[in-house]
Amino acid sequence: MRIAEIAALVGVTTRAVRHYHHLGLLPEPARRANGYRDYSVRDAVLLARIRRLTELGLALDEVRDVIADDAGRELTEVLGELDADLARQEAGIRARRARLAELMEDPPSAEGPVSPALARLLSAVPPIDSAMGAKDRELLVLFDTAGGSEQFYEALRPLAESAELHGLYRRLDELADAAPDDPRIGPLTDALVAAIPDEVLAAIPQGPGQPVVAGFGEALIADFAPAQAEVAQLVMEALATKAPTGEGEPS
Amino acid sequence: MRIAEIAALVGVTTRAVRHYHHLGLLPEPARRANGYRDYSVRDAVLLARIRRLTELGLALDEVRDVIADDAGRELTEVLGELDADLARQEAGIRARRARLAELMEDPPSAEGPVSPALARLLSAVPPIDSAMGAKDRELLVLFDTAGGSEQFYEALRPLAESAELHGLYRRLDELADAAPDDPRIGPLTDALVAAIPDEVLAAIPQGPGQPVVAGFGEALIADFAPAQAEVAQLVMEALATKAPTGEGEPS
DNA sequence: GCTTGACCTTGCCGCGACGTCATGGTTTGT
DNA sequence: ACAAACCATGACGTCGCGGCAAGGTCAAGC
Repeated sequence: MRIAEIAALVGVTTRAVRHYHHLGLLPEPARRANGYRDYSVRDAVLLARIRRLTELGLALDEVRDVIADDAGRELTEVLGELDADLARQEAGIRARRARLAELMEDPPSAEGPVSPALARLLSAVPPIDSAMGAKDRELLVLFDTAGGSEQFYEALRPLAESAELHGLYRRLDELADAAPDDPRIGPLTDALVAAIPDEVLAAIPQGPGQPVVAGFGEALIADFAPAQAEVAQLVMEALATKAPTGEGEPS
Repeated sequence: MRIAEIAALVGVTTRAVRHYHHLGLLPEPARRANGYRDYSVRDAVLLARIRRLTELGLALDEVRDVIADDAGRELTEVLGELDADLARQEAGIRARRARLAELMEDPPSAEGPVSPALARLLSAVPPIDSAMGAKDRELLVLFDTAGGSEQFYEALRPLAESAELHGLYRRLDELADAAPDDPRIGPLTDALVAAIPDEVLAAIPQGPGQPVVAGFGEALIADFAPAQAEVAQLVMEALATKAPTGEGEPS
């Protein structure tokens, strides 16, 4: 047989056959006068063995091991590992499909897929008509990607729905072009600190050894306009003294 | 933030971040005076989006498509395809796990894993004490790899168990060193043809357009000693006239 | 001031199981 | 005689980074 014939007989491509030759899995057969490989039935049997093993999902070097020491012991051993590996893959796929199903239920937000817990919070509170509010949503999504916390979202919900906070956000918006010593900064800081109840502070996650990520605070400040950065700084300091565990929160 | 910081914040490696830059998924941020990349919170939000999408199993160019046209339509579409793809993978894995379970039940033969139907036949008929018998088993395994046929195995079973056939195989063995005009060829051919019942002929699969694979017959003949090849040739011719659909069979 | 160690930069090879040219010789059929 | 269909070798592409090389930079401790 020529290479296309044995390949068709066993059900693989000619490229695969040559690949097996290259790896030494299948011995090179005798050549005809013109240089063509000339396969025997024995070669077909060997090739078929390789195909059955690869179809089970064995890697080619595992196939090599199995056909090398022809005891059946190695085979069952490899098959055991393989089954465990497939079980893990199956579990992974099922988990992702479950997440997909959750996402497809209600249309994903423009931010892309987030955890269902955060999705509930975001859909319960329609986009606040505020630049700071939009930034806040982004930060929540970021926080969600880095782990998230369902309890925190629950604690945040009444706060997010309060008309008072919406008003404070609009006052923050007005500071977009203000100087860092604007007289509105002091009162607004006090109002913000007062508006955040203790339950929210208590629900902030953050283990003791994990005070956000290094550099994040600076980047957060740099993201604000000067006067807004000032407010954020003051609010965080005030909250830190109010609750000793606190270090900052996504808003 | 520097690259290690944003990577830690979002939960990816610095290598991945640079990779996304290279692919254009994430815009290159401004550089500090020393050449270090300087990331903002906005970059973290973008990076987090990428991470969420890749964790769902999206390929990176699909991620690029999704974040490019920011309408949510493309996303749900890609998610649909992805779910279908995952469903296929899951089915494939389950099928392979099922085959693995079958194989692990009774220890696999030395030939490696074969279909359960053939495994039943082979284990019901312990290895025939004959060189031709061993070759026959190889051919059956080969046939099994190329599709197999449960009905054929069933039809073959009584034949494989018959003491008469075992005797004939030993007579074939004796022709290993005989000349192609040995006087034992004629009677042995007749006996073989007579020993194969019509049910076996009827069970030979092979659709009309698929007369084995080109070149296989020649390779099969070449695999035998001269006198044995002669017998095989004659038997196949006789069977072809006996049943018009027949063209050859694994023995 | 010097070293140490932990960062940062660009760039290229490796992985796994082949698919896909590219380039050229051989055989077969009309 | 020429096209179609084989065969050969060899090299690059896939996908999502990991790992390494060969440096430059920076903060801290001696």
